[in-house]
Order: sequence, then C-alpha cells, then structure tokens
Amino acid sequence: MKLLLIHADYMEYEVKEKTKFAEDYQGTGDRVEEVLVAFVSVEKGDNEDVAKKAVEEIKDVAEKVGSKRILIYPYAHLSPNLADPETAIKILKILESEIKDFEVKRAPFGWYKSFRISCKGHPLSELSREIKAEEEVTKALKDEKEIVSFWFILKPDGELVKVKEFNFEGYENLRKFAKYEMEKRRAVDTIPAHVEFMKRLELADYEGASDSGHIRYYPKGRLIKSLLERFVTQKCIEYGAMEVETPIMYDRNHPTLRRYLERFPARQYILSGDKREFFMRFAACFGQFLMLADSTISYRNLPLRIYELTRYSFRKEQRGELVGLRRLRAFTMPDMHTIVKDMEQAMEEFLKQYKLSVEVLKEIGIEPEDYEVAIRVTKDFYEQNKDFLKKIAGFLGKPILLEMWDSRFFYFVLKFEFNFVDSLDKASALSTVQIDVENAERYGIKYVDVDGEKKTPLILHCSVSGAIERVMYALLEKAKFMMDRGKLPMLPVWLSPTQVRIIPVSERFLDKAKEVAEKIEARVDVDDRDETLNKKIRDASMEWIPYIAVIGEKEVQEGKLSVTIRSESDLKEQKRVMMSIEELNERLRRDCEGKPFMPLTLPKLLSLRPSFR
RNA sequence: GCCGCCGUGGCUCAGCUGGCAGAGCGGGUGACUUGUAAUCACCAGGUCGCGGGUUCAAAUCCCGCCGGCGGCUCCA
Repeated sequence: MKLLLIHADYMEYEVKEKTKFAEDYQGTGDRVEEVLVAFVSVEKGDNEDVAKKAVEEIKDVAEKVGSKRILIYPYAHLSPNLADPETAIKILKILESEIKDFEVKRAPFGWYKSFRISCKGHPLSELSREIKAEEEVTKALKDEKEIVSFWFILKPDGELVKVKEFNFEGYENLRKFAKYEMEKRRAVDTIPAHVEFMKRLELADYEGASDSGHIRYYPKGRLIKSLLERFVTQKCIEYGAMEVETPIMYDRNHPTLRRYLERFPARQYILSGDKREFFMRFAACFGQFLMLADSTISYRNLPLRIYELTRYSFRKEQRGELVGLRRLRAFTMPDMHTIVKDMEQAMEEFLKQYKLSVEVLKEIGIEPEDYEVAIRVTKDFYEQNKDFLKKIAGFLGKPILLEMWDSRFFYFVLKFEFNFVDSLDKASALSTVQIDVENAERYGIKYVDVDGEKKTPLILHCSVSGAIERVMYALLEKAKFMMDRGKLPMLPVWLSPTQVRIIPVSERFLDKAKEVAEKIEARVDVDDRDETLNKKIRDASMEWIPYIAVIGEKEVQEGKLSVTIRSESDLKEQKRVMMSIEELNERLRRDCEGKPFMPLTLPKLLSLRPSFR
C-alpha cells in the first residue's frame, strides 16, 4: 500500500463519472476543513495486516500534526501494481472503520473525481508511506512451531525406548544426530570442509551475482553432478518409474496448489507473470500430481511410479541457513511419486523404497555407517503398525531415531530420512520416503478399482538419494573424515573427474604418454606442462586423482606403467605398482562397474586448461 | 529474517594505535629436461566488497548496503 498524507486547510472534491469498478455512491462530492488527507493506493498482496498497519500510520501522523479530521481518498496513481478493485474497496473500508477517535470521511472508490487542496506547508504537512505485507508464511510453517514431538530410539529388534533412557555407547553419530534434532547447539567457528574442497578442487563456487544459495559448477563439478544425476535416474527407472518432466513454476492462486502450499513448511520464490503470480516449485509434486489427476488409472496399473529429476527445485530458505552445498535455494532432486491403492500396498512400497535408498547411497559411496536413520510417525500409525516398523528397524540392524506426533500436522503419516552427520556435527537429510494420505484427494487423483468404482489412492513421495548437491556435500565431507583418519581424501573412482593422470618423466616421453593415454579406458589426461616431475606428482595428488601413472625410460623398456594408487597410499607412504595398461584398465573396470561413464570435457593436455579460480 | 564475526591482486593471506598498497602461490617470458608431494630468474597484475561520512590525509575510524561464516529455526 502506498500512502500520501497531506495536512490541508481544506480539501474539496467533486464526484464526476463512474468507472467500471465504481462502488455505490450517491452524492456529488464533499468539502472538509482542517483535515489530514490520506491518498491511498491499495496494492497487490495487501491484506488486513497491511490495513491495520496503515491505520496506525495514519493515526500517528494525524496526532503529530494535530488534526481531528481524516479523509481517506482512493488514489490509484501512487502505484503501478494495484490490487483488484474488490480487495481495494475492502481494505479502504477497513481503514475507514478502524481509525477510531477521529472524524473519518472517505471519498468513493472507482469514480472520476476532481479535487482542490490547500496544503499547509509546515514540515510535517506532506508525508508518504509505503506499507508492505509481512512475507507470507504458510500455515505449515506456523503449525510447525506448535508441534509437540515425542522422541524415541527404535532398536533393531523393534523395541521402542525413550531417548533419555537409551545407552548411546557405540552409537556416537546417532547421539550427535539425536542431539541435533532435539536440542540447541553451540557455536563452531570453521568453514565446513566441503566448502573448502568444492572451491579448491574447482568443482563449484558461490555465484554472487545470483541470489544466495545458487551455485556455479565448473566443468569438474558439473561432470560429477551429471554422473550422479544419471546414476540416480537410472536406478529409479530400473525400479520401475516412468520419467517425466513438468514445469518449474505454477499459478500461486490455483486453489488446489494453494492449499498444498499451505501444507508444506517451506518458503517460496514468487514471480510475477503478465497477469498472474507464480511460485517456483519446491519439488516435483505439483507437476506430477496435476499430471496424475488428468490420467486414467486402473487398479491394474498400481503401484504406479513417475519420476523426475528436478533441476531445479526452489526453496527460499532463510539466509542464515545457507551453507555451501549443504543447503541451497535452488537444488536438484530425484523426485519419484508412487500411487498405491491402500495402506497395505503403501507399506510394501515404503519398505522396498527404503531398501532401494540404502542400495543407491551405498553404490554412490555413502555407507549405512555414514548416516543415521530417522522415522517420523503419527501415534496412531505407530500403534497400528508396530510390526511393520520393527521390520524397517531390522533391515539395517542399527538403532533409529523415532519422532512421534500426537496428531497429524503434515500431509503424511509416516516418513523416513537418512541423515548425514558432517565434520561439524551437523545433520542433513539425504534419502527420504513419505506416505501421503492427503494429496490424492486434494488433487483429485483417482484410480478405477475392480468393482468399476473410482477410488482415491495413497501416494508415496520418494527422493531416493536426496538432493544431488547434498550427495556431493556428503561425499566431500566423507573425504574430510578420511583425512582425519590419516588416509588420503578422495572421491569414488567413478566420480573422480580425472581417473588416470599420465605424467611423462621429461619432454622426451610426452609422445609416449599421449600414446598410452589413448589406450586407457577411462577419463585420462596428460601432464604435458614444462614442470618438474615432483611438481606434477604433487599437483595430481592435490587433485585427488585415483591413479597417477608415470612414464619414462624404465616404463618404456618394460612396456608397463608405474602407477601410484591413491586409495592404498597415505601421506607418509605411497603405494606404487608396475602395471600393464591392460591391468590398469581391468582395475578401472572393477572400480566403475555398473556406474555411468562420461568423458572429461576438459582438454586432455593440462597445458591447454584454464584455471577457473 | 534476527544476533555475532569476517570481506586487501585470479587464489591464500600480511598491512588496520590514520601517512607512498605488500608477500607466497597462480599467470606471462627465459633458463633448466627433470624418476614420485612445490627448480631458478625476471615481468605483468589492486576502484583494499559497494555507497556515503569524519579528516590536510582512510585499506585502516563512523554509518548504510551487499556477500561469506557461525548461532537461532527448519529441511532435500
């Protein structure tokens, strides 16, 4: 809302002609003496809160200038972004009725009027104010503050123990995670390890020219991200999901979507289109649910799974929350939704997707001991399905943090997450699956059952690995743990940008090095720079390259390569092995079995490469 | 969003009781032709995050903004 306040000797206006938005009005105008005139533009997004704040502002000014009379004068020309007429009239009426202790008059809305005003000209006689709505906070975000949680540990044998009574000995990470979830934390003053690594390895960096939480990826980072994206997508498709693609923004006032937004505890980016306002998706739910609502689905098709890799999902997280790759405002997430016909089928799928998530993370290089499991459940669901939860707890054979709610605040009754605990003891969710009991109804998703009746299914939300950026974060943080244990940090071989580096002992062996590079079946590069051997070895090590192959007189004669194997080396002692090209290829095949492969997009010769930072 | 700390060549940082903007790495040029974690020399490179203010004089002091890190809170 825009306000222009003028303290006047008098204000006189004449009502001329109707516009098409005119409210009912009889009369020809008015003249008010000794008055504070409030010219008002009601803007898009203004609501009752704005009106109330405006009331306070106007009263405040009226008191300061010592005016007993106030004239509310609708004046569209203060703003290029006007509210619709109904809202505007509503808000103006609030102003009129809520300004107490003054003599309040109001000029009619939607009429052409002429006016004459005599401004007093003292220092406070002309003021303008802008009043903005508080950023819209969804109901779910508010509710979240009210939730009462009960915390337990679910033991592998299905026994439920209160957190306070659980003996955490031997479960240090679970202790940290439980603490992280339940308590306040103390200050640490270090840059997270992965932020250091993502920059130093030229994987990714902040992009200051974008919003916070939007990242740039250099060639090596993009390669790693692509490989993870492909792998995760491949796993979901193998699991039986159909890949689709849906828009990244939606009408903010679409009734169905709006109600769902209200149920999700996240803040949205808002964008204005020509006529409508849009929000950026925070997940693929919107597009996929709308698609499913328009589909004809038979019980024979169930469980039915659709999948999308969201590049991107947007969440306008609070600024203080954003860190490196751990939490972003734009992120890439595998998002699979499964339609099932009843709770029994839902639980069956839930367990399968739980197992799938374990497998996917394991193949990526994140083992069950690297994360902690959390289960969030309503009391009712828990009481009715104890055996099922016991089965879940048994699968990994480790205790699980269980959060129980008296009533259902969200759209789901059951959810699990795998939480990675990083080098600063921070926990972040990776894989998650939820059983959604609300949205099929809300979106009008139906299936036709055996009896020919249309029925409402249940929906599972599954992010099989969690956000791809967060997977990268976890891998880098894991590398930090390797360092702390005295090992050399590295990425899994299939994700290492350069898998093999060939280093000629001197320029004489450069051609030979290039020749060898052609025969290696991996992402290979050749250090052809005019540097000492020591320098080249050091640089390759700093890049975490899994295999460094040196070639010189000896190697040429023996027809072998002298290969330094990073995973078996440490800072004190390097593991060096004489290997034939075929032996090296065989080893690489084993390292990367079942994983996608993409060539390195950087020039093969190091001398041709720019430095991105 | 709120609170605290931080912001100097491409990178890492020194300079900060106000007084000529520095180093190492990286880059360019030349020498060297190297056997497993940094070869040597020379050269180029800076609106000291941005905008105001105080002062004869500001990287240095003050205010505002932007960005980063940590905390509150929450998630993928």
